[in-house]
Amino acid sequence: MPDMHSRSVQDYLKALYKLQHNDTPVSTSELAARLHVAPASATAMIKKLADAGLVEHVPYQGSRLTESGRREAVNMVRRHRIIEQFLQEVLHYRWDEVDEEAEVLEHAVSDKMVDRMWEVLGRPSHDPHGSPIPDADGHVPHQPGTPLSEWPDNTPATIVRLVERSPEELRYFAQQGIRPGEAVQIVQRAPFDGPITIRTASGETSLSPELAQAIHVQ
Amino acid sequence: MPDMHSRSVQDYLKALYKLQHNDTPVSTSELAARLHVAPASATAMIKKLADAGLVEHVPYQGSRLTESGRREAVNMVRRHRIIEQFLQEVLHYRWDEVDEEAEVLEHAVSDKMVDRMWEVLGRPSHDPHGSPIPDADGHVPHQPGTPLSEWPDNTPATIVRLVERSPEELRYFAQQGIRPGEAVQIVQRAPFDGPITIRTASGETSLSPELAQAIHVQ
DNA sequence: ATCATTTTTTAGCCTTGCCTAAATTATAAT
DNA sequence: ATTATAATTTAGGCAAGGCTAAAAAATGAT
Repeated sequence: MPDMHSRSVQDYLKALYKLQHNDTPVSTSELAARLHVAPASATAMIKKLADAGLVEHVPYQGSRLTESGRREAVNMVRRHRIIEQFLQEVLHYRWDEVDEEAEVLEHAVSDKMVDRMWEVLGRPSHDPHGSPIPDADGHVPHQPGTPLSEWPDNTPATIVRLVERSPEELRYFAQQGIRPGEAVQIVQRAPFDGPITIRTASGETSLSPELAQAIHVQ
Repeated sequence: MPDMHSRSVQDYLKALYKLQHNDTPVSTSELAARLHVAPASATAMIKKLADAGLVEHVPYQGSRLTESGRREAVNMVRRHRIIEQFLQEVLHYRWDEVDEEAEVLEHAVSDKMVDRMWEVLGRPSHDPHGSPIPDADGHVPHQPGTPLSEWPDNTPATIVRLVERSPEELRYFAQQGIRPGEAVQIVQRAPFDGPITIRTASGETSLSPELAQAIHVQ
């Protein structure tokens, strides 16, 4: 089954996958916004995807990936993560440089090349930020972990993952000693969804609840 | 000057560059054949390239690259050679696997990534077959060397380059001990453009004159 | 419950790059 | 020198994947 879909199709599938973490169908405008296209363009593409059996679409209600669509989307995530890591480790890219390049390469590189990169990297199951790398069969390694924002106060925890964020935010995390494997603890939580103060090995910091959500602990 | 041309444009420029080694303008049908497109398609693209100042086109006569077209074509050659070598050295591709992948990647990879690959490879000026790798400014290192077919008989020579050939032919060369750096000598030349018999470190072989042309010596 | 607003879809158009078929120009043969 | 052939260009289409503007459906407010 050589799934040779166009770059656009792959981008739509990936976007649907990422917008779908809850479980409710994805709205057309959400999708269009994510991909920086006009809503009408998204509608047209969704119809194509539905015809190809990659999504289920109920007009005026939204779309969700089918199993085959999900598999292809997961494969794009795999490619993306492996390419990013390869760019960092082998070609010495900085964090804030990898995404742009990976965004293009993920559509161009063969499955074989992705596998070779993965070998060279030592067959990792997670990327340096703790995000799981799906395997070649479309299985996503289970990731325990809870958002730090939902963790009880004053209870020691270990960071297991930093969910995808902008390079600036990731860099900020790194500066604050917030990295997978490090210990953290919530020392104070301001009322009305105010900033959360945490202690790490390297000191105390305050974070918005939104940012704290990106830190998964266990 | 971010020259961001489409994949097709880049392919046309590269093809024109390769077909133009002599100096005479390239015919539309030659170009079309090389790119596996209909002649009419090539005509249309040539007009676009001429409008963009990348080629000079005299209707019914042929096309030649302008300086700016040549620069971009040379850059594609640089990319291709570096990518091929990277695939071999870093990702352990075999000869016959690199071309297909490089053909796609050369259009997808950023200049930055090409430079990083080149660094990792140790900034080579020639690829493993002896072909020059143009520098980032579009200069092609001069390659002395003469086709073996034009070398005098019974005169020792050193192989400096194997010009681009199919993977099968390159593999055959390797089996016969025909590699850059190796010594060769013509021991016999059959009449009427017949096979040329050569001696290498690993014995004697006969080659068609056409193949012997691909071996450049000095 | 109706009217206004927002979201989604439909309709029609554009660009890129390919195609085939027909017209045109160049080249070769008598 | 004319005619036949081959190469090239023009003309008209098609598929992808965008766009805008207008119509239709859903949602929210009074």
